[in-house]
Amino acid sequence: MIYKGYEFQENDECLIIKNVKDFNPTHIFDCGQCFRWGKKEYGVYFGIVKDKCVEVSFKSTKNESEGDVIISNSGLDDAKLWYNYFDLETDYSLIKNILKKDNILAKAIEYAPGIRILKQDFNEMLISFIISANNSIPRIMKTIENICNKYGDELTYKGKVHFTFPSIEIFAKLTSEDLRFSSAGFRCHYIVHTAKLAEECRLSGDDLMKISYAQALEVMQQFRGVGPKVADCVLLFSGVKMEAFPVDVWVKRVIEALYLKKSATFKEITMFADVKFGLLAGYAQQYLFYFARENKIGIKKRE
DNA sequence: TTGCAGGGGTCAA
DNA sequence: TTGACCCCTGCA
Repeated sequence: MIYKGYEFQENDECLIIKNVKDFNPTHIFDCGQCFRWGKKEYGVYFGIVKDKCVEVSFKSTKNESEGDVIISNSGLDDAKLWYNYFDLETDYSLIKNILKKDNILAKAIEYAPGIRILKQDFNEMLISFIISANNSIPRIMKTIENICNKYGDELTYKGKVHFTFPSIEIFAKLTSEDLRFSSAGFRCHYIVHTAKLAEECRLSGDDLMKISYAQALEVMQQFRGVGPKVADCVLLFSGVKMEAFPVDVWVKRVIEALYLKKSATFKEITMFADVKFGLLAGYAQQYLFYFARENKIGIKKRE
């Protein structure tokens, strides 16, 4: 079957998307944008998206940059879901060619050419990135897993039980005491406060797409536990605003070390990215983030 | 073994 | 502008 220019095949309870360019599971699932994907073996990632447990791998055909995406436990009915989730609409080769004019980005892109920005659920991103504040990735993943295990719906995959990410309505009914077990700590209070407000105003990613990036940032920061960084992450990783440029410590380090050659404030870095990368800032951020973290750019060694 | 920074920030004073 | 916030990990 053909859907929007891509050929989809079903084989052995797997969905295969033929001839996809710019797709590398390691680059995609390990660039800090998602918390419910984990490596199973080399090049194979297990993840939970909506009410589906799947394994995703990539088999190159013509050359390294083009091949088939193989999604287990999925079929042709899900073609639209994955087309959207993996942002197959966007021509990453085109974006990379524009960004590569900058020498530093050219290096970062060469390092992880298979990055794609996933279009994830807006409310899931909102709660997940509140949990991410002043936290480390393994702990963020553990906290989210704890919450899903208690409040999500049960799914079974290969004989093992997994859980969906709870809806915002479920979070809205909880108290911070209910979340205390999850080790989200001081973020419990933010989560329930934000969930109640999000449910009340029924805010969606679609609503935010209709207003400017600056306005969307302002709306987002009305939620408890959502400052500039978390707001940018939610907007970018739910596919609402691709010019969002989340500035975390890694991005701050890489911009300071490679571009500015001096220490800078978060605000200065945000302004720099806006001028330098414009509407492609979100994509640039992902290449730089991955490059910085994998190579430990800008880390000061202890005396 | 213990102790203590510090982490993919945000809030409040 | 700065300290406090949960709590877990890594390092000395």
